Amino acid sequence: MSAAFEPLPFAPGYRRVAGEIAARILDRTLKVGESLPSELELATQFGVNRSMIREALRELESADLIARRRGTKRLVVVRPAAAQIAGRLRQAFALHDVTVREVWEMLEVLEPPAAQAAAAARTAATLRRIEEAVAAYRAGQREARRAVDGVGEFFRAIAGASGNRVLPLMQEPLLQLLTAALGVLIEAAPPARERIAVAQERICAAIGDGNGELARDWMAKHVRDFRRGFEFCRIELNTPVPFG
Amino acid sequence: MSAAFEPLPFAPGYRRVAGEIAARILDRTLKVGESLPSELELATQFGVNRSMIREALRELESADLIARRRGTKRLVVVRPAAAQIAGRLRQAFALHDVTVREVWEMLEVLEPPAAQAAAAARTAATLRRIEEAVAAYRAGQREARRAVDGVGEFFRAIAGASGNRVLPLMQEPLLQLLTAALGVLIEAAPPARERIAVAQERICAAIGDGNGELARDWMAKHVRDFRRGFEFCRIELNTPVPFG
DNA sequence: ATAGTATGATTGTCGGACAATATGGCCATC
DNA sequence: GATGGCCATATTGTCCGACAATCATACTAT
Repeated sequence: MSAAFEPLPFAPGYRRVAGEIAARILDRTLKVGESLPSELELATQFGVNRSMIREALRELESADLIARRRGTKRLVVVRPAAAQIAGRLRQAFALHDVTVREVWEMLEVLEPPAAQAAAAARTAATLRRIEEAVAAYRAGQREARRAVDGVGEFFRAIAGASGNRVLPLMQEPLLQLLTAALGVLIEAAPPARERIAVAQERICAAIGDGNGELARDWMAKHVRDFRRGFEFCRIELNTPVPFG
Repeated sequence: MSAAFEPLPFAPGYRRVAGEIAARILDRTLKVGESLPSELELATQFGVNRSMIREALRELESADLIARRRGTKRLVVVRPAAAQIAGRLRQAFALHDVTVREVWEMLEVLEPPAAQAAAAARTAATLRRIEEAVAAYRAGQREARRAVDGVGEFFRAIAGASGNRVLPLMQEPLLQLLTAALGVLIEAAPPARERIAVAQERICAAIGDGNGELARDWMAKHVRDFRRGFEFCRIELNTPVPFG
C-alpha cells in the first residue's frame, strides 16, 4: 500500500454551515414543513455573517432540501419530490450525452416489472388512477400534446401503484427525457395513438384482475411497440437526449 | 377549464444568474473542464454585485455543474458523476423513508438485464474490469469491509459493461444505500461470502462467453440469494434506509 | 532545472446599508 | 364574527466597501 497523503479536508464556512443544516434536516431535527429561522438569527446562532448564511441557504435550496412556499418569504424544509430529482438527473444525462436509445432501454427494463408489481400491490385508489389515466388518454388522443402527457401520466400511475417508492423517482427523469421523442412519434404516426390506447386498456385490465404476468407481458409488448414506432418513423435513437 | 391565475413568475437575481450560467453549461457554450471567469468579472458582466454572483455559484456548485479542482481556487465546469448524483438521490430516498426492501426490489429489476446487456456489449476492457472485480472480491473476502466494497465494485463493473450510461447512474444510489445492510449480512453469515464469490465467477464467465441468457439467470439467482441471506439473518427489510 | 521570493489576482469572510415586501396586529365596517 | 383596510415591524434582496488568506505567476538566485 502506498502511503500517499490525502489532502487535508477543509471546507469553507458556507459549506460547513450548509452541512450542519442539512444534517439537522436529514436526522429530522428539522421536520418537513417547518420553517427555518431567519437569516439573521441563523447568522448569530452560527456566529457568522449573514452573507455566509445566505450562500449556505442557496446550496440547500439547490439541493431541494429547503424551498420557499410560493409568494412567501420564509424558507421551509421540504422533501425533494420526483419532479425535482428528475430535473437534476435530466441535466446529468444531457451532460453525459446519453442517447434516446439508452433512456428507452431503461424503460424497457423498468416498466414490465412495474406493471407486474402494480398488479400485485394495487389498491382501489391506485387502480382508479390508472383507469383515469387510460380514460384521459383516450379522450385527449387527438391532440398530440395531450396524448404525450397522457402517456406520461399512465406510466406514472403504474409506477405509483407498484408500491415501490423508488420506482417513481427513477422513472420520472426517463419520462421527462422522452417526451420530445414521443411527441414526434405521436405526431408522425397517427395509428400509433390507437395502438397505445388499446395497450393501455389491456394492461389496465390485467392489473385490475391482479394478473401480474399478463400485465407484465402486455407492458413489455407495449414498450417494444413504442420502439418499433420510433424505428418506423425513422427517429434516430442514437441522438443525445435534449436538455430542454 | 377553470381559469385560476398563475402566480407571476418572478425569480430573485441570484436564481436568474444561476439559470443563465447553467444554460450556458448545458448548451456547451461553457465546456466541461473550462474554468469560469472570476467572481468580479462575472459581477461586472451581469451588472450585479459580487454577493449575488456568489450565491448563484453556490447554487451551481450544489447542482454539481461546477466544482473546484482540489486545492485550487478557480471554479471549473464539471459534469456530475454517478457518485454525486447518487448522493442527491440517497438524500431524497432517506427523506422519503424508502425501505431496504424497496431498494432491493429495484436491484432485482435492474441487475439481471444489466448482466444480459453486459454479455452482449462486452469489450476487452470492460470484461477485464469485471474479472478484476471478481478476483478482488475473492482476495478481500475475509474482511467484511473489503467484501462489501467488492460487491459494489462487481455491480458497478457489470453496469459499466452494459453499454448503457444511464444504468450506472441509476444503480449507484441503490448500491450506496445497501452497503449498510450488506455489511450486516456479510458479517453475520460467513457462508454467504463463498456463495457470492461463486455466483460472481459464474456470471463473469457467462458474460465472457457472451451468453446473455445465462448471465441474466445467474444474476437473478445471485440477487435473489442476497435477499434470502437478508431473511436468514433476520435483517428487517422494512426499515427505512439509512442516510449515512 | 530547482528552490526561493515578490507581486498581483481571487476568494472567503466580514460589516453595514437601504429598498421592497411579507407578517401580524389593530381597527373600522358590514 | 367575518371581512377588509392600514400600519409597524421583521425579513429578504441587493448593494457597497473592506481586508486577510491563499493561489498564480513572473522573476531571481543557487
